[in-house]
Amino acid sequence: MDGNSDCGKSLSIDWDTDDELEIESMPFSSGVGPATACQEAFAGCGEAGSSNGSQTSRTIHHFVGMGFPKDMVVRAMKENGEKDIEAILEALLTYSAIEDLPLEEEHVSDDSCSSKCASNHPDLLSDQNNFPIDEENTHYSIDKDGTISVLVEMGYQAEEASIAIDRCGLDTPVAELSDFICAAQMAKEADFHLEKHTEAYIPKDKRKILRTEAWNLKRPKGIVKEQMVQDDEEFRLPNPMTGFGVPSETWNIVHRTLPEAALGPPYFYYENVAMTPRGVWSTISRFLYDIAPEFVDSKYFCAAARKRGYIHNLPIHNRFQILPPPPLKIHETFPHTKKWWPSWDARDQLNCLLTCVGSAKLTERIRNKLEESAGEPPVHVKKYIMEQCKRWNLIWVGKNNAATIEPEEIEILMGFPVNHTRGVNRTDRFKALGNAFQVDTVGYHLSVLKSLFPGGINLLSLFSGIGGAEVALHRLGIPLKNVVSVELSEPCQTIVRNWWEETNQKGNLIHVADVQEVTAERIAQWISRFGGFDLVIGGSPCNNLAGRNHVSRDGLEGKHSSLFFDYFRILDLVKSMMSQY
DNA sequence: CCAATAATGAGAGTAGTT
DNA sequence: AACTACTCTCATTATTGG
Repeated sequence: MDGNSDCGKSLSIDWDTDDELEIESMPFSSGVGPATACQEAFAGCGEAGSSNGSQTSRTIHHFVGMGFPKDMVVRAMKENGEKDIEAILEALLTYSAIEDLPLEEEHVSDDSCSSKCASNHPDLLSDQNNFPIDEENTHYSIDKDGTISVLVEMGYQAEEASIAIDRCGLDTPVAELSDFICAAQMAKEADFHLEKHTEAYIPKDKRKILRTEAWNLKRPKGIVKEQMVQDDEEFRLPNPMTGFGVPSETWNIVHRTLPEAALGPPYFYYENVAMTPRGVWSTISRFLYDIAPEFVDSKYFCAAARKRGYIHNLPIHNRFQILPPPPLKIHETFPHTKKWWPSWDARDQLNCLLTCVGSAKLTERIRNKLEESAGEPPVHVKKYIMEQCKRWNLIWVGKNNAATIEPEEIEILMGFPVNHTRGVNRTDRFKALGNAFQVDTVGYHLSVLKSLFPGGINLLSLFSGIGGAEVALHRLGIPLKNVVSVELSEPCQTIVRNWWEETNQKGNLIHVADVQEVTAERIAQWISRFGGFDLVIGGSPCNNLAGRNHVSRDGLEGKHSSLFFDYFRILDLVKSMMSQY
């Protein structure tokens, strides 16, 4: 596909104009820069001194994690002493400024890679066959033990190395493994900084007591809560959760100042659940160029709640809704339920649509309880039924019939075409829809792109799922020129492909299964082919963040949710490559 | 201030079905 | 045997109500 014809236009957008001015009326604490945050995290870790490995190696991989090449870090430490973190950082910043060159040797002949980020990817230049191009820390290996020992030499713990290899794959370049470990480390230490780390090893029932004790110990009485929250760099969820404005309440639309590093191209849009374990959003924000999250509840866009945080560098004025806007009440959305809705069920909106729904047995139990009591049921029965209805989002579709919501109905609520997910089994439909964007909400935020890209956009869609981003852009009337959609689930891929056909898309759709396959080299190829990406969008897995998960709510380090670091890695690569244009 | 309440893109194991 | 549906599990947050 061509699609390059008006790339010049896409890239000539003036990123420094207008709305990066004035007021910040959101109740966020202002984030600190990544460097400062890392230092603090480091200090916190050092004080506690609980992990193995020498101070030196930890210092090294800390700075490597911040994006400085290892040899430069070593040099800075030699010249400034190993303990003066401030001086080392200062020196590193100076070197980088002086050299103003790609920082790692293998990048010398190539200027398309970041010179300041954690993602220095040697595979940009190496050929596809994993040739050992070597130079210090760029080894390729096919045996795990060998790779581990290389990483250990670099100052990592064997256990970390092993996890990284399992996670990234055996043939992953060492530098990439190093990136992975650093990213995980930074997250871990950020958590540690927030005094969560120790809790992982304490039985759950004792946590509450210990936390209270630690809290009291650390903070003298009389310090107001806001102050403590500020100290811990927490983001507080706004109430009402309307972000920079929703259609019904547009008066709080404001201008905002974005940190310079956050400016595009490309524009980017990141999404995840609002209610995460403590400290997760501040970590995400720190990685995503210190942009404060915009927390929005989709109950202002449709008849179901959906509390999500969005981090993006889009303009925020002149937003508009996808038309027609869906109704906000259950009875308007599903008129057939009105007839059967008991007077004592006061709900007019649904709770968050999840990945699984209640069983038919539950509906049966509720029916039985209601039939036992002729007329209005007793208070305790009503209470039980209401609990179940709210928990499982049941709707009244017949006499005494509180049924689970159908996939088609979820599609309507989520802003997808009816039967968008048809063709895969019911369970998978619920799962995919439960994980999807609410199209009207995301569309509202993305609407500002329409006037910026009249000729359409090139889209990099990570963790695409059932294509919420694509559907939102299409419904906004923004043509999709080239779309790279990264999604592991086959049913989801099929759904997006089918939608692409059914809506007669003129553009070019490329599917990639695994974010791990999105290497610097492939990104470089796409960018040169398409003339760059205009939008990098994605919501990384929330499994380990979601409140409903009592089993493995491990935070950003979790098995699935750690894929956030791939979002960052890929975004940062695109950013640095695009800045070369 | 504290206790009760409500909400929450889940996961693992098991029973039932094709 | 593979797939699908159901049950049981129980924690961390934010909010509400006194």
